[in-house]
Amino acid sequence: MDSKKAEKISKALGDPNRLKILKEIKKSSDCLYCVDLNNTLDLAQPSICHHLKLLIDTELITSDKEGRNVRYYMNNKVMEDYIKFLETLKV
Amino acid sequence: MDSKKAEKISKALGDPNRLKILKEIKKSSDCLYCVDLNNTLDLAQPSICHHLKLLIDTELITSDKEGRNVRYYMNNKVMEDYIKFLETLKV
DNA sequence: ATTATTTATTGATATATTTCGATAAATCTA
DNA sequence: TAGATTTATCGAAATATATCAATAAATAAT
Repeated sequence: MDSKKAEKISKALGDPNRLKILKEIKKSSDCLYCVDLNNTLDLAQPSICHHLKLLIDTELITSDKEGRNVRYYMNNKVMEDYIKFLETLKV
Repeated sequence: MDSKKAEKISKALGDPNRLKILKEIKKSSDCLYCVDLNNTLDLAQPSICHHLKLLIDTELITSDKEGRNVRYYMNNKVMEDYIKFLETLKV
């Protein structure tokens, strides 16, 4: 992973609502339905959509459609690559 | 490490110049003199100072004075704690 | 003591990000 | 098909962050 990508992921992780989304995905133990976030996050629907798009953009999460619902999944691989990058910063 | 701290660290890592600073500390293999960053970063001196302050604030780096110079060190412990936090987000 | 060097602070401006209301698009249900 | 539900997009406003010029503070060198 190059610096540019790591920077993007860091930015994505640098927001309380996006961290909450990732925690919710973890909590749902598998996949998360977008609609469930309305209860968890104190945000209007377009804002939730915005944050999800950012996370998708980093590939930290993936999505697929099930009818009109969207499911979100954690992408462990990207997180692992990010962690590897961080390890290289240690002295 | 709690979410609030992880968020702060993520924010600190979400900037190209701050990533460069951390890479320079790594490259200097031990400590880095602030004044050396003037060559590395294409930034005015107050901006460099600003970024260093943010990194110090997260405790990702520490500093000490040597006369009028300031030395910066990587704080591996904080990076490790951050990485541990990230591991908890994996499903 | 005076001057030069290094770092910190202040205040202003520019840029980026977050948030929401309005509304569109897609799909389900009756 | 008509209405309900879920997600996406757009545009505007509020908030946060990055940047620099000017200048101060601290220390070193002459």
